[in-house]
Amino acid sequence: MSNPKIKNMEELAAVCGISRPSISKYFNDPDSVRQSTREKIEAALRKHDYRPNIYAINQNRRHTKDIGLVVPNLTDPFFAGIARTIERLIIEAGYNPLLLSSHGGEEHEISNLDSLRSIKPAGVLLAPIGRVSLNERIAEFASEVPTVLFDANLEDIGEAFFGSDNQQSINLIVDYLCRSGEPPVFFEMKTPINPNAYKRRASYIAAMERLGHEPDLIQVDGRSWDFEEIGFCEGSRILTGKQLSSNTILCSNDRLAIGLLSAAFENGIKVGLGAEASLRIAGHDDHPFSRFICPSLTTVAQDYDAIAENSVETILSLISSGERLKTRKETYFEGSLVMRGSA
Amino acid sequence: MSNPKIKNMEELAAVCGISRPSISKYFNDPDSVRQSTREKIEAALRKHDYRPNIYAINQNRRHTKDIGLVVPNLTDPFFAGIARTIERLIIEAGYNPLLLSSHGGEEHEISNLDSLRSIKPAGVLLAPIGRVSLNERIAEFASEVPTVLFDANLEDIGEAFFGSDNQQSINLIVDYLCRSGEPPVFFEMKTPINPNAYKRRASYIAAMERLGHEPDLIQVDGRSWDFEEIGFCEGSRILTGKQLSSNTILCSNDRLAIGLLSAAFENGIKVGLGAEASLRIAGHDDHPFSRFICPSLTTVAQDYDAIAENSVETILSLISSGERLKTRKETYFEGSLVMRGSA
DNA sequence: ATAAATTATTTACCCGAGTAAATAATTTGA
DNA sequence: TCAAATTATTTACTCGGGTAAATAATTTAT
Repeated sequence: MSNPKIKNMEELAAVCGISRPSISKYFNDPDSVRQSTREKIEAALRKHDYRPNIYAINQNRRHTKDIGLVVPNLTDPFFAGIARTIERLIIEAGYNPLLLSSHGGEEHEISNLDSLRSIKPAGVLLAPIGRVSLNERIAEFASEVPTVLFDANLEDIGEAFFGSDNQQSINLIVDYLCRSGEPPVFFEMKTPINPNAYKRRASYIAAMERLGHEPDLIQVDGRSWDFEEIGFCEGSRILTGKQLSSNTILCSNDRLAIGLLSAAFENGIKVGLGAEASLRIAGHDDHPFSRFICPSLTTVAQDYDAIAENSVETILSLISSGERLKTRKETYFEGSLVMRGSA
Repeated sequence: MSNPKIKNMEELAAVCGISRPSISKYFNDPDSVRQSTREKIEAALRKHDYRPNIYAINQNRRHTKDIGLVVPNLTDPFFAGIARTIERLIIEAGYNPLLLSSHGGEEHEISNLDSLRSIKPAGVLLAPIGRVSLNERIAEFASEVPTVLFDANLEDIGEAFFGSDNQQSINLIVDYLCRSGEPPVFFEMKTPINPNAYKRRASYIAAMERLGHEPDLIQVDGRSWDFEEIGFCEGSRILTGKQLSSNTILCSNDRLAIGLLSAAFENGIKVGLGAEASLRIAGHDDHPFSRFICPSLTTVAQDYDAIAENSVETILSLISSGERLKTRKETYFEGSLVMRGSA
């Protein structure tokens, strides 16, 4: 394929008998050169295997063909899944995704944004960790680089936000649980990491009151991202401690629910709908593994795909228009009930 | 912080009253300049908030401060977990990790290597998908960029390999299962995606024969990465079909086991050790969620940390020495038995 | 205190491209 | 067929740094 090695456009141009800028044009858009020159270039390319130096390419460009994708924690299957979908959409659009995980740490989120800044990405899709303390720095970043938020909203930051309508989804599952059995207590972390958790808490309370029931929050300690672990340990305490006010537990997210189910199993408590079961457990998110838990988890599915597609679509249109949005757009997608064995 | 904006080293040099190359030296190693000039620079930096253009920096460097990290599939929690550890180690060493997932696709693996190539990374850590068809191209890549393989070995490719000793680990769990109950049948995919699966199959057969038992392979269809799904669907077929030759099933990996456990539950088959249980299920890997399955999964833990640490250590020493290894190094770490409720 | 040795800084040139303006080639219209 | 209009290519300059060699400043030894 490559006899004499070619190391830059200059040399390739020499081989083709064309000037270097024409080659440059070709690489930016093969259709922008005359058919005959294009053929010369492609013939040379076939024998010489040369690829432009991306550092030289990007040095002068105002922004690159890279789109940053920052998620709070890639070891959480929810984010791994949505990141995968977004990556695919970005590639299909001819851009290059740069996947960064904040690993649950705020400093890490900032350092990710810092390294993104120096990469001059065309745009950034950010699922923020959501600590208020960082809002200022994120806002500063978003003012420099076109940024779309997803999953967790930060007021007035970025050009747009796409996420789930927690109020609707919590309402949905509370309604279902009440219709099909005892009204649920709400199992969550006292000081949640994820800002959506606060919305879910408020929505639970509102939903219960609307239905004429007394809300009951079970708030457990724990500040890490090991939700299963927290659900398991604190769940064991709850389940073996004083009587719960209901035989139905709605968890703030599926990972907590998975831990709680595990705790119930360990303590010999049957979970599910049958006569022999004494506890119902429901979650929220439709985590990729919720289907395979025993019993499989009744939950609310977030509209992953809508969030991913709209986020990508928006950042792409921002990039191609080169403009910022006049008014910030917030979109909340509805969740859908997934009835399985656990409740 | 920044009154008059500074956009390149030239301008910063002017502000400091120092020449540009000195600033360049400073950024490459702050200790390489005289204390007095260092103070001038840092004083200027404090008022002006400038960061060097990484494209200009990397344009001339033979290789960058980036280390590529390619895994087969980030939505598999096993790889997400090990990637996270490796990322941390790379950062601690002062390098910049570039995380790429092949999403289970061979073409994607190659295109990842292609984009890495043009990024001129200092080195690459690669957990290959393992299709033989690609070996040639991966070998070609590894001859250009210092590469260390982990998780799955490819003969003679890369400078070193770190992974698990499947023979030892399968031996360990087969031995345990035989001592504690009926000898296991082996549940796996007929044409596994992961090359380790072949080693596990062979190791299972050898272990059974060594112990004087008849090996029994249950090989199911399925070629995707949705192992839980495959374990569930095919598991349901197995469990409801003709009688198994043993009440103990060893799965080729934890994700299959999770699906199988789910299938057992759905079909009302009790899994575990108690008198009321009629089936034992064991896995392999100690997947992050195996603990929380019901019943919790008995399995063999891979030595994640040893694999991650040794891989990073090796690539770093390759980078700093600038040399290749005279002899390729293969290291297989032992697994350890994790006895939980399922077997 | 001064010359020699060492270390730091500057000068000068290079890297591999993008891009605006000038020029050349091609197409269009009559 | 030939001039005008259009499109493609080339010329010339830029970008933001790295780096070797030359020079200057320090340190060390006497």
